[in-house]
Amino acid sequence: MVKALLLSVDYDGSLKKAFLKFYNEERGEIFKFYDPLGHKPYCLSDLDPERIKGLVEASGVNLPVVKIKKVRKKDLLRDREVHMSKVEVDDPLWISGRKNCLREALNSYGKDRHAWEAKIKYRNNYIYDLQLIPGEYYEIDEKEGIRHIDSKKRKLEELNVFRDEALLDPCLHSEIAKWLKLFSTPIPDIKRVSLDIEVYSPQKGRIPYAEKPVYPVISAAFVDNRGFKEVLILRREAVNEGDLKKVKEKADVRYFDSEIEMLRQIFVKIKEIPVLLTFNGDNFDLPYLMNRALRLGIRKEQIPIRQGKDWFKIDPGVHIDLYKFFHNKSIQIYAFRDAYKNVTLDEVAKALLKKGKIELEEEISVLTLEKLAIYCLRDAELTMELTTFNENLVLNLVILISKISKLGVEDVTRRGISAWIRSMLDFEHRGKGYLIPLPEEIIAEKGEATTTSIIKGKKYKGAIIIPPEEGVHFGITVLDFSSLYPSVIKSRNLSYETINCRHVECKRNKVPDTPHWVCLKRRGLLSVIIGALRDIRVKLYKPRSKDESISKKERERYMVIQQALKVILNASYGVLGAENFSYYCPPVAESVTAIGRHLIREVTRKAEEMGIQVVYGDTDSVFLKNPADEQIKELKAWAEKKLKVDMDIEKVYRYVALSNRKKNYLGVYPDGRVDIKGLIGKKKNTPEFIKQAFNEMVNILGQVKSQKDFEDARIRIEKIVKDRYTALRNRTFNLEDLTFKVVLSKPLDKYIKTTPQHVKAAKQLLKNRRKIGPGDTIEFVKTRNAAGVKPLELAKKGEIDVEKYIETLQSTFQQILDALNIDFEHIAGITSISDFL
DNA sequence: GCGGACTGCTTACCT
DNA sequence: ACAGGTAAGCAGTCCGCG
Repeated sequence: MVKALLLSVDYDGSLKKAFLKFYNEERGEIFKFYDPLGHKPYCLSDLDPERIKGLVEASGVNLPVVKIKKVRKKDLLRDREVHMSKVEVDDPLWISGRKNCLREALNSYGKDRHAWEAKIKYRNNYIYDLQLIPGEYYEIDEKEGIRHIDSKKRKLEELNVFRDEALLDPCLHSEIAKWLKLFSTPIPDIKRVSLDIEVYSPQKGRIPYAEKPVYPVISAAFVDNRGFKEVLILRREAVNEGDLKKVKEKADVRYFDSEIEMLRQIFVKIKEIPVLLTFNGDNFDLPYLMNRALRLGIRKEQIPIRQGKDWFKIDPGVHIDLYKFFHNKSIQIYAFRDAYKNVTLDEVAKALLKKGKIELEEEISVLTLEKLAIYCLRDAELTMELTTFNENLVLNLVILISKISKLGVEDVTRRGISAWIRSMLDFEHRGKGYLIPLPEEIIAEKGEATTTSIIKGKKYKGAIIIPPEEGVHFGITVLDFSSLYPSVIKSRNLSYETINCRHVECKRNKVPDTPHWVCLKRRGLLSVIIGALRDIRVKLYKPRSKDESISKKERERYMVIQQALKVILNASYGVLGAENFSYYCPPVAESVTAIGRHLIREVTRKAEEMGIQVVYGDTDSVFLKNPADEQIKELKAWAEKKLKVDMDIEKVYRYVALSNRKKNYLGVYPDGRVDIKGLIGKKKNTPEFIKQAFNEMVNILGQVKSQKDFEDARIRIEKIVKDRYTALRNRTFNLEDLTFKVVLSKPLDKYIKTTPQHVKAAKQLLKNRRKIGPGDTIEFVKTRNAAGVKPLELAKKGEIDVEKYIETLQSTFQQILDALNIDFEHIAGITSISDFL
């Protein structure tokens, strides 16, 4: 009997069996456990067995149907029991994807769909049927099979911690208890190894191509999370060794004269790795190693790397490509607060580890072996540290998201938030015996959106903004609805089956601002799940992550769980409005925003009725001017009672400067820190020259304590503007400081309708330089030539179009000057722009 | 042929 | 392949103008 952590499930095509990958903590190893139950791939159909057999025969191929069984399911959309045929086949590919597959055969009958649950990957189907939870511990016995370890003692402790929480919604108790059990099991410091390779390239700036591995692998570095580091280096005639002692101080070093031998040693290593970490290993390191080895005549069986459909796999371990994970928008924004903009190892590492790649002055191919080794090692070190920093934050997030989504760790790290949430819901449906609805059924039953968006091309109306009251406002308290949209989904019972339900008596339960209504008879599935997760985050883990009375270690644990929940919850509304989401339900999505609009309007109305001025608000927040503590208390209590949602003080400002622009303000905290939202001076693409001036202004504004301090501040700000203005006029600036940095969002030839300035600059670069593509940041300055721009590296100081920069300076400052009631053009000594024309 | 008013495109931001 | 709303700057178009 072994105790081990489930990391993922996969399918073995040659054995035609599902298998589980377990991590044995004591041995630091992965082992595989093959399905002992004879579980088969299947899908469901509303047709009877005889008809199905007929359709299969008619499909003309030898579809290996194993068995057809009758099963009962609950159809939530129609609120009734249904009898379905469960059609088992021999191989997952025959369910869906292949030509003449079972799904096609079933759907060929008549006009309606007849195949259900046919688009679920077999590895996930297996997880759902057995209700397995990746990230949890299991007892594995070769004879008795696997058993989820319900470590009752620990779990009871966790539940006891929360026992007295009267705050939790009693309707959700059992759902909450279920999730708490998952979150309470500890996550081990899984042994893992990072890998990075370097490949020779004869041309400058040319990146080797994994599909055509014509050049040798010249080094590889392995770093594990137990302190072991190793570099493998290929000796080459034309290259100096350098001082290799310096490398030996940092890692074990192994030299090879034969590349084949080096590759073999790399493979020996990979075979022992439980969890392999790479940065872009799916697109480069692993395919290159595999293809290069094949090209050099190493036999396929000796290479522990396989190209899967969704990723490059290793055997028997698990491969996590961190590039994919950090690329995930939800992770980028909600877990790491947009700390990195471009997903490169250098930028992500600098943002999260405060340490980047080694800067090279020469090409990789001409580095001394010493420098090459150190460079390669650093990449592997960074890759490892991205999972170890902050008490294994990233690894813990991955495991927690696995537990929530029920996807294996390879899927979690490679798929987006909608796949996570879909999987979570599929698992719940399967576990409760509910039929997983087809997307077209949901639309047919519930309809499309009915509201009109403000932005052209969007599907429905979104949030509203309380127009800002222009000026400076002292004593601002920002009150917000905590987790507004998840709260709405919870408190209004929203779910795909409860919106516009079939019961006549529910039609009175209207959603404001829409023609929709919500079921009063049944509790919505999404509402329960999202509601439970919301309560767990808002009521339990978030407050505890800040509770000074418990140990730092415990706080960290609460923090990572609440962060994982935040990622899921923040997207839970969005996916319902995303066409490609398998539970896409526009009426639910637009009901969420409609109720949100209703709530912010109501709370604004109530505040004003109480005599509190609301100077601004956006989606889920209201900026209250000089509210008394008692008033805040009263407003919160009112919201809870009347609106059935929680409100909290999000922040308090000494003062806020508002222009008439929405999503655009500056707030100063009591301690002098400054909060800047949406202002040009904060944007990444703004030239340093402007940003520096803006930051000087921000520093001054941070020191303002009262209305009368503004007089002095005004004078100092005017001086900043004047100085910058003069510098521009006199051309006393660094060219680099005038650079606009704009990211290309698509290939250059895809800009068809217009040619924006950064594209113009990029095209100039193209003429005498290498490839430029999506994701590249284009650096350009505004010049007086016909194009109006030049790439930084081709421009000269004399070509700068000073007027353009004065305009940028003006708009940057005007955003704040508006609030202070100063006009840029009236700042003494500056003549109006138009006078120059 | 030119310029102002307008719309649309693009990027970066906010919730 | 989560959503909609906003600011800003520029590109491109239309229309009026003897």
